[in-house]
Amino acid sequence: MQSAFQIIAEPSRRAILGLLASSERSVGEIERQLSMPQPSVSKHLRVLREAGFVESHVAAQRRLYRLRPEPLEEVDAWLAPFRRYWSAHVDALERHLDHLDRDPQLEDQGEIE
Amino acid sequence: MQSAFQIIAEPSRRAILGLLASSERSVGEIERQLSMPQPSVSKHLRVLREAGFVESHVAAQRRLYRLRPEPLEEVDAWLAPFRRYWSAHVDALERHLDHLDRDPQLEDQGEIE
DNA sequence: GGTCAATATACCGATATGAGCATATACGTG
DNA sequence: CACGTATATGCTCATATCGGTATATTGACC
Repeated sequence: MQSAFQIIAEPSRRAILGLLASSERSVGEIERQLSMPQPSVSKHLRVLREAGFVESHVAAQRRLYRLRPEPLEEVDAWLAPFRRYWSAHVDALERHLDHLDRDPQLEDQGEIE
Repeated sequence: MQSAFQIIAEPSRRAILGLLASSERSVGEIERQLSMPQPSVSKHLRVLREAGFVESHVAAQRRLYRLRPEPLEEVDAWLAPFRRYWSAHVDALERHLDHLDRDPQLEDQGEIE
């Protein structure tokens, strides 16, 4: 399966997810609101569904798509180690961590092989 | 220029960023710690540099790369509208917002063009 | 069952991108 | 200046992916 990061690399798919963030929508609604050809919408939705970003249920002739948070949560989790760079301006702390976190073993001990 | 999302779609680049999250590193250090061929490292670093994810400064024969937070911050910002899906389990609130946020104008008033 | 609306899929061509390898450049040192 | 280390770049091939178009499927309704 595709990585969540690869899925959201596509601008159209991010746009679709943006729409679904506020509420579930049918394919036709997405098509109109994004001015995107219907086959494109369906294809992107398929990718999103197979990657777990959305799920659908039938409502008469329509198919309503709704967001599933897990993959995006994964992306959010990946960002965690980077947040200290912008979450607060604790510059002194940053420099401190910069020293601690560096693994001294790996500090240029030449190619052993 | 590439979108930040496209840049981090690449697993190797995410790995490099992961290393740089804790401290700046030389090309050779990245090469060894990720067991990745040196040209690959250099090429990925070039992409990361041109997209603003990293910056480098020379130190003798080495070139030290360090993280620049802006592009990742942008990704973090994009995630904001989705956080209500997992940040707290306020299910009732979610359903409430689900109603409010939906734009009633766009509620299937046919193709006007 | 015929027809229309809504959605999905198949096919094709163009393009981008990553891996692998060879080679070039830069710099420090004797 | 020769040499070795560190890093960057050029080239080629294989593959993935996106857009566009046509067509198939599904379900509702008369």
